Amino acid sequence: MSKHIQGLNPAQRRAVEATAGPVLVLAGPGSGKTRVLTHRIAYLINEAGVDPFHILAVTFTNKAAREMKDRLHALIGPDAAQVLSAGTFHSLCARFLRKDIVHLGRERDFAIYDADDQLRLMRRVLRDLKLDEKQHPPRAILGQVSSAKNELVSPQEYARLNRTYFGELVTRCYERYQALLRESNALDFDDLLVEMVRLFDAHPEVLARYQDRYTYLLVDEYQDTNRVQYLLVRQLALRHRNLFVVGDDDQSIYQFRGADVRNIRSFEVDYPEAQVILLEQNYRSTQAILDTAQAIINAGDKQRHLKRLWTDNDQGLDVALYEGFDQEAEAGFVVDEIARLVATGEVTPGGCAVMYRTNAQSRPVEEALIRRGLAYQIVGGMRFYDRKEIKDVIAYLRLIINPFDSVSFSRVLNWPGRGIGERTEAELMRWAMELGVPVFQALRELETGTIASPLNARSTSALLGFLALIDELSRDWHERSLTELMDTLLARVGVRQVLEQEYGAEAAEERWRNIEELRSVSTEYLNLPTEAQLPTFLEEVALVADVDRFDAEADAITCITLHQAKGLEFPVVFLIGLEDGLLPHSRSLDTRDQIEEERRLLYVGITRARQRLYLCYAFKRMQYGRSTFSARSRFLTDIPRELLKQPHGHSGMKQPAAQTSMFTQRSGLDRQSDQRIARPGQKTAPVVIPANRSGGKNTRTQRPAGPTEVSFFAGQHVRHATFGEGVVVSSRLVEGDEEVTVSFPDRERRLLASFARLERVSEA
DNA sequence: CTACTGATTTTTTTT
DNA sequence: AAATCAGTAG
Repeated sequence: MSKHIQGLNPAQRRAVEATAGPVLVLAGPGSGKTRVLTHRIAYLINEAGVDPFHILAVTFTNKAAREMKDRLHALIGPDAAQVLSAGTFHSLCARFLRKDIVHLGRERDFAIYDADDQLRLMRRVLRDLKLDEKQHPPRAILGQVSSAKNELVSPQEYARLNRTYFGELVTRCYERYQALLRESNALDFDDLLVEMVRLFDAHPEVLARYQDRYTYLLVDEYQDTNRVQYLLVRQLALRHRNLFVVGDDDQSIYQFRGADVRNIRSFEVDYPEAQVILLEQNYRSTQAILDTAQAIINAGDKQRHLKRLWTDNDQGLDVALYEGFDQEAEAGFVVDEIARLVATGEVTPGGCAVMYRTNAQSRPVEEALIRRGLAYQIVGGMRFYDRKEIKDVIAYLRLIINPFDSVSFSRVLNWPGRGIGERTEAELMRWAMELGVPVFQALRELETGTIASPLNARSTSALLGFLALIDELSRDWHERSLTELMDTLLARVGVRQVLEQEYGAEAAEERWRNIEELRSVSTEYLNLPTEAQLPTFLEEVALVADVDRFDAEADAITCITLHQAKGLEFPVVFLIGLEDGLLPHSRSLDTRDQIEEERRLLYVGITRARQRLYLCYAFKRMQYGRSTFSARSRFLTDIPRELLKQPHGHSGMKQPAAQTSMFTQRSGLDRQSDQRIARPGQKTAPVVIPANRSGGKNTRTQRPAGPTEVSFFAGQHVRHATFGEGVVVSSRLVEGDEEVTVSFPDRERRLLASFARLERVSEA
């Protein structure tokens, strides 16, 4: 038996060895689809005699592409793996366009605008069109423009389809936005795909070249493709029809950004001769986990491709359900539990993952992990390349190869401060508009001095200073190495000093370390020809996702959003924040489709777990600095109670709500009153006032779990910023905090000491 | 033009 | 709680 099919089940083998032509693989979670994809490639090369040069594999993340190539080293040899093309839609298109965008009459060294750049550009659009940002949020308009582009709808078509006031407005913004992108010689994320499709449409000879190069096309996570990606796949595959797509409509979680699950559901219509292969055996999870997952997904939408998942694995442990008093208790539970499992040797930290709906939820977990001294990595939140100082330096680098990049231009025009304020910049832009040239061109005119400018001498000299700097940095960049360019830039701009001046010596230190890390990344490009180093570097900076930086080898606990967790697996998984309003998220309750997507998100989370799964939620949660109370996620109701068990050795709540039966649905209001009523007898204990409870600034990492003794006692006079002066009636400890009951002039109130900033007036 | 301060708003998820 | 914004003093 050849090594590509070793250890594969019959269905997997059929997929791997499928004959040429369209193939749809409907693969449940944990069914080994990544393996199938990889082995299919190996099979094509080793058995079907396909030259790796002719294979194109599209993955969902760059990391997945890298891993696939690594695995292929063993199967087809490093040289063949090197030749193979693999990457995300975006990175592949960027690479193709770099080569062929000239056919659209555009220059090759285009900039790639990420979400932040897009927003800045849209803000400028609104300013240019004299629209009020407050009244017309740039984000909303950008969202419209982005979905229009993903549907391949031009501004003209958009106008036709949206004959409303808002539609009219968006159309004007859309047009101006595209004009500015063009003027900046930039493509935004959506454009990378749109322009590719347009190029193939307008130039069949170019398309034919790609079709003949890539005779075998493989696409992973096909359920998450949007309209443009669908068209792109069709364009490329239509000639040879060797299209192999893998996906699972139950794991479709990106409809919010335009993914169209119909792409996978109608594959057999698009390609009638397609072979369809179902992968239904799950190799990843215990029976208990799989049952839980099935319960969730089966309770949802019935429109899906039906799969009957099964596993040979053991029943395993019951899925644990945990209710915490608040997010700190929840995080504490998670961390205690991990520590316990690690201590018993059942799992290493690297085998544990904490998953949540929103990035903000990582905070309490991170704090608890720090307190415990456990190694962890947080995937997501702020991207490394999104840090301000990094983006600023990158903006200079972008200007070196493309001075027309107006977003980068505005970004560093006055960074570091060189006396070019808002007014001067606006004046320069107005003048550029008047002349009908890009802003950078206007600056050039200012230098030449042939056209009278409206700028005063002071501004003019500041602007020319900036121009001279850019010219100096860009000189001979083709011949200079990336590291050299960066060093000159850092020295010439005086980045380190600028940071010190901006943030103070201490905070500047950390930011400077980030810059140093950026510099060290740049050394990875030195083996390329000098003229390719900077463009390649910038392209990767724009396109690497967070999950691309996730290190599966590090023996550290992984904290990750449910979205980013797709495609990963861990022996032990904690899903936290399973509350209505968080999952399903309050912003996704408008339509049934949205709620169903939230359900699938939970399904994805559950199916990441191999051995142990914990479902956690909190009774009380801090949001926007206020306490909110919410009911546990409605999806939990769909899990038969016999599948769930409360974790051993942890009485979930020390608070009254612990008395709440695990399976009785209660409203948030009920719970609130619970807390009011069930108060233990009021104690007036003598106190030792702890070191410093209020107003301490270092509350993030050093602080112990909470006060261990009360610091207020009956009879004490205190002052509250809003309620005025009052007398303490009683004080007691509640989970991680101190609850003080104070009699104010109007009435008695109960306050949390960590919050209320009570000032002691006298010690009674 | 810059720097500070008080007010307002914010969190959904991301290639 | 944190970040961004608007307004004002220097």
